[in-house]
Amino acid sequence: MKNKVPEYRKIYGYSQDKLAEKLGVSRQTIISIEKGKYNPSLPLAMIMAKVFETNVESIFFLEEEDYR
Amino acid sequence: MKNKVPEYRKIYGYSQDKLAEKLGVSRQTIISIEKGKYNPSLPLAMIMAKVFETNVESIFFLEEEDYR
DNA sequence: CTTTATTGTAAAGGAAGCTTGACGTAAAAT
DNA sequence: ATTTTACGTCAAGCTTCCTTTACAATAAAG
Repeated sequence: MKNKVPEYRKIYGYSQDKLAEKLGVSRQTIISIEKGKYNPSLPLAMIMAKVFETNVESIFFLEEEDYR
Repeated sequence: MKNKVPEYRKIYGYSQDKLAEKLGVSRQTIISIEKGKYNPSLPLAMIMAKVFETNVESIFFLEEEDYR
């Protein structure tokens, strides 16, 4: 699954640290999500969408590998 | 987190079993999500939205408890 | 040059998502 | 009356998400 978290984060001028704080998660979580190490939980993805004033599908993108 | 999975599922005339098959997960997973036992993963939520021809935010709804 | 800010890696452990299998109940179909 | 369909519970076990802690690299700022 690809994502545009870094792009949205930069638009809002947030560091990974600040975004983590805003979302109530650790900085590691942000790094891992941005790097594609794993996907955020659904609530975290939805809170992100809210913070970035958009919807989940504008930030996260399904790929082949996501279908089983 | 609340959801309208049962509503969408019935609109499409799917049993839990058939929906599970369409999504590539077990029936238990559908039951647990519908009953609010736990949240789907982000990719599963997005695949659901696709199957139901809508977006994630129309099926799943953040609540107070989702913010930490 | 030293400090500070930002991004990154690694690893261990806890919490949440998902699977499989077995079993129970109720309603509809034959 | 028996079978089938649909929904549900419980439990064990694996995988994925997320946390914390510690350490490293780079670049910009003082």
